[in-house]
Amino acid sequence: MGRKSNAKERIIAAAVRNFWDRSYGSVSVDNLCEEAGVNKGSVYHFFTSKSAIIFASIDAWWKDLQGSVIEPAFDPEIAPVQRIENLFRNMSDYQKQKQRDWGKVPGCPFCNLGSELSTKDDDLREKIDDIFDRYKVYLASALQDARDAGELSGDIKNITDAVFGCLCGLILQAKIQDDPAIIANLIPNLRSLITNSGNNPPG
Amino acid sequence: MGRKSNAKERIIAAAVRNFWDRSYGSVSVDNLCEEAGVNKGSVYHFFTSKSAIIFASIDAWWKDLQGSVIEPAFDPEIAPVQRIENLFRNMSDYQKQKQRDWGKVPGCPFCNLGSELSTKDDDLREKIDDIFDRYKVYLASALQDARDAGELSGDIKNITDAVFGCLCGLILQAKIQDDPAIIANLIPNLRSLITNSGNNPPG
DNA sequence: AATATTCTTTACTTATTAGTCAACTAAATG
DNA sequence: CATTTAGTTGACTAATAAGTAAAGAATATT
Repeated sequence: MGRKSNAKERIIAAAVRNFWDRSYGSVSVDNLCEEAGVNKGSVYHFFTSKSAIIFASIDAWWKDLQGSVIEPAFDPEIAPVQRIENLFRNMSDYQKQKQRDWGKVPGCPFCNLGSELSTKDDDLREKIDDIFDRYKVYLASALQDARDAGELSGDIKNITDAVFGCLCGLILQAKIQDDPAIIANLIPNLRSLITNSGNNPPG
Repeated sequence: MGRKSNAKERIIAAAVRNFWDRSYGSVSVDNLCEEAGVNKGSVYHFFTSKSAIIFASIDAWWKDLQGSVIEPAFDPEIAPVQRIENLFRNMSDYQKQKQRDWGKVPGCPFCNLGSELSTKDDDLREKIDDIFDRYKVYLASALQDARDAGELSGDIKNITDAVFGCLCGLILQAKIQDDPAIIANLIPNLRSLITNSGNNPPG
């Protein structure tokens, strides 16, 4: 009952865009109002605070990333290590697309936000930690499949952290150098990072 | 001639601390004044803007990091790959120390700042890019030594980017999980990332 | 058609922000 | 000792910030 509206979605869309390519601190609620074509009262009708908007953005970012980058990469038909290679390839392409659309490589929204605010807001830190865990489930599963196929012997958790760390770090490098190719450049080295991990090669 | 003062140094010290463990947007000039024990007029006597303060902080961060983490790791007496292992070990210890001092793992100040502001301020992006280049010179040099010793065959630039990406990414993971050990956990896998890069192992 | 519900509008408050300015003080130099 | 130079003080501005509140408009339910 009552009145119908897509204002909430418009506000989230504006938040997703602006908090990503600028930052939390650089974007005001008024900025979001303007971009969403909404009055301030409407924002505070749907959200209790600016902080609540960022939590909604995180969920929206995750859905987008999961649908357009992660799920397509982790096709169980594909060989396990290649799934991870796909993740880096897809992420590189995804950042390239954003660069075309927005003029700059925006980096990883979770990493950006975590870098900016995780020491200030522990709930936010935990939320991002939680997103990272969901992310790593995909990696750990592929790595487990690789292990079952006899392709690696190291500790799954450690390799997961290493690969995920690499991914986040390279996305940041891509942002700072405004060059998405940096992410894809790891791909030739990825297999040896994964499969040789924990083994000291002879020599 | 004129009056003597260490106010500029006190302002920079306050900036180094606050911009690091909070963020650029979360720290006001007034905050810095309070912590430095200085009036606002003094800040604008030494600096043209808040932005100018962050540029001074970047230089101070670099000197600190270079002296306490990087230089000690890259001792030419030590075997090349081990220098890089030392870097990860020292960085892990360094973050642990900050965690003790400040209550939280603060992460990499350059990465934090780059994540927050590099899409908004291109001069800042370039400055951070420049710091990253100085950082990578150490890595590339150790990798070249390893190559000269016949320990690896891949492309130095790519491996440098990969290792540096890993480092930045793991520092961020350490921040989000408030656990500096994550950085050191890569060490057992580091040698194979470096030495096997570009080689597809048989199987 | 009356009513309850949901959403919108607009003007408002209170706090904080970066940055300015002119008077003032301390030290070094001539 | 007077003057110049370097740094300090604290009140000020103008803009922007997050958040509020009350009245009004659109829709579904009875």
